[in-house]
Amino acid sequence: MIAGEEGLAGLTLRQVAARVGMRAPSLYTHFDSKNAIYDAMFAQAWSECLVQYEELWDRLPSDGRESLKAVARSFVDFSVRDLPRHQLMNLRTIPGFEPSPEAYAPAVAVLEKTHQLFLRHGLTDEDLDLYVAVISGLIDAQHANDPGGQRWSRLVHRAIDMLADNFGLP
Amino acid sequence: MIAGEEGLAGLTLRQVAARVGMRAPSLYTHFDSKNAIYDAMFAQAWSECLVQYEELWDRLPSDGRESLKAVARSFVDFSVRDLPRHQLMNLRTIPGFEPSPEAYAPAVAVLEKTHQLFLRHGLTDEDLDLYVAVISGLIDAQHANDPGGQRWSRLVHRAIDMLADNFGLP
DNA sequence: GTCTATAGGAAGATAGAC
DNA sequence: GTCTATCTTCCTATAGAC
Repeated sequence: MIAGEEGLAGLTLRQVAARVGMRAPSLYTHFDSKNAIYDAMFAQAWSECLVQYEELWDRLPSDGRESLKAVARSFVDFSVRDLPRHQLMNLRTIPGFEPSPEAYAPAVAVLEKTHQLFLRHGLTDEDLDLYVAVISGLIDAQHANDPGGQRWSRLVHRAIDMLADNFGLP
Repeated sequence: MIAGEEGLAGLTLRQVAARVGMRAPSLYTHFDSKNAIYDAMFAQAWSECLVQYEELWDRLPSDGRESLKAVARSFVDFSVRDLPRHQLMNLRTIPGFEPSPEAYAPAVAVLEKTHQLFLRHGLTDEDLDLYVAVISGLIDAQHANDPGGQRWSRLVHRAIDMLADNFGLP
């Protein structure tokens, strides 16, 4: 179930239904409310992200700098590929929607895996905070200022080198 | 005219009117449409930002690293102070709204001043892109993950040092 | 210029036939 | 399970009195 292409806030149940070849009321046999649909989309998006992460996890290089590059590259590509999905996953752009604990679980898992990676290479929680901000900043700038292009997404390698230097990684 | 506190997308004309002590229809004597109100708010927000920038501009230190810190600190504080304003200024969170050229002018002016600052210290356009991404990443992370706190906004100094190192600034 | 009243439309959600 | 038809609510915007 993939969302529209011009922002998530304006998505209606009728559009969602049309996208899957149904009428709006039929959605209520599968979900209790519109927010339940958002919840399922949120969970699915982060689950896909987690799956991609776990596939990458096993073939991660031992070098800290290089593994950060691989992880960041993968996450940025995933996030840039689909704007509404990114808005749903990361921004608080829908007025009444708060993801349920179950839907939140895979998002926590992704962050926890990144945390593990940071611990493995002797990095701190504050390092992780800075990493999170830089990566999401690149993604947001890409979406906001050069949609469809790669003016910011191509800076991932440079950004990771910059972070790794700052972290004191070899 | 300041917006609400729980996100901009759900803001209604009745709320806007109530905030200024009026009824919804009375707004139409001042604005042609809801988007015209957004447009005025967009223009005002960026104008305020520009004013703050220009006040800072005259007492900017000659040192590149320190002037970047001052500018970034000022912009981050401004953006963190008001979430709906930040959403209006930077994110594309309102479905049908696109700012008019006149409203966009002060936003361009702010970016242009930053561009001048970068040129003054021998920095490139790509350096500016990276700077923009990092700073807005800090702001967004602050709003999204620690609203009301300063877990990310306090990393501005470290982030600028990291950027300045990467730029080759002394 | 601001108000009350309301038009006109679209949204989320429900009822009940098939 | 999906449909058509409809309810209820809330939105932007307009009309017209004061």
